[in-house]
Amino acid sequence: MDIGQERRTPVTARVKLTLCTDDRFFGPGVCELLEKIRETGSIRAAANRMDLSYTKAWKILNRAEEELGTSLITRVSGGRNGGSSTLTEAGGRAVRDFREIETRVREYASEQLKAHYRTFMPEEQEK
Amino acid sequence: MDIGQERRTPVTARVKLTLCTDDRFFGPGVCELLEKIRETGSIRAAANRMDLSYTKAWKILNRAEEELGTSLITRVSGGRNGGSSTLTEAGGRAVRDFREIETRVREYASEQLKAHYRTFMPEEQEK
DNA sequence: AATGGTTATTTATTTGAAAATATAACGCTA
DNA sequence: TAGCGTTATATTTTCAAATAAATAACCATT
Repeated sequence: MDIGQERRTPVTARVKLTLCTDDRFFGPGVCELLEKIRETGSIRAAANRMDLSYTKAWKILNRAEEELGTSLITRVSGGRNGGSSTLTEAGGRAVRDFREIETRVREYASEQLKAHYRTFMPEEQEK
Repeated sequence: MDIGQERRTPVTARVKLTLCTDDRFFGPGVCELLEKIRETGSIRAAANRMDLSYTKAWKILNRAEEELGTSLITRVSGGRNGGSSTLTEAGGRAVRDFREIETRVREYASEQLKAHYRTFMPEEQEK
């Protein structure tokens, strides 16, 4: 079991932030989807970039909009290129604010972990 | 899709904290297992209380000890009651510190969410 | 009106993680 | 030494979640 060995990599804090009503609905998944939709202009292309099936992406987006009670993307089907999707103002704001909260919480978690270095990084030096 | 409806429940921030080396290894699962082992004195009983198979619990514990490079529980097999497991000093400290970090990070996340109420709680009043 | 690539939706198939099962060792007790 | 309930570990089975596949509607362009 290799107890008492030197560790390969330092211990870090990972934070998965999710916003919830009854159940969780807005997390890293929706957020990344929205970001990729902003880049590509399409749900399908966004799903492909994330190695995600279109169906799954579609469900995630529907659920988030339903729970948040706001339209996050504007969907158009048909037309020259078959259709497209673009972020609404609320969608763009959700992405920006979620990432901001996430970043701050992660930084805070990292600080907290350092304050307990003795427990989780026993072999490392106090700075 | 019910866009623009009143929401049933308020939006809250959920934080899943996990400590990682290369991969995650110490999260809510191990922590709860350790707490239940402390209460029951047995891996099997702890797993049962969590509706978890013994095998799964055993793997989680092994992995955490391996990654952390420390023994978290003392295991005894055989004997009057078949055997038992108890937390080591490091195991107890890990539980205490993990919960403390987790609580603080959650409180902080909750504050951050409030600061962005307009995006994620559009129909609610500013306090 | 036929084409092409999207959105929308249902249904069938796959897959991967957890559970269940099985087996053995351990060591106190009767 | 037989029994009991634990730890330890490998193997098989189950099941939910994700993917794949199938179908249709949409509509600018040709």
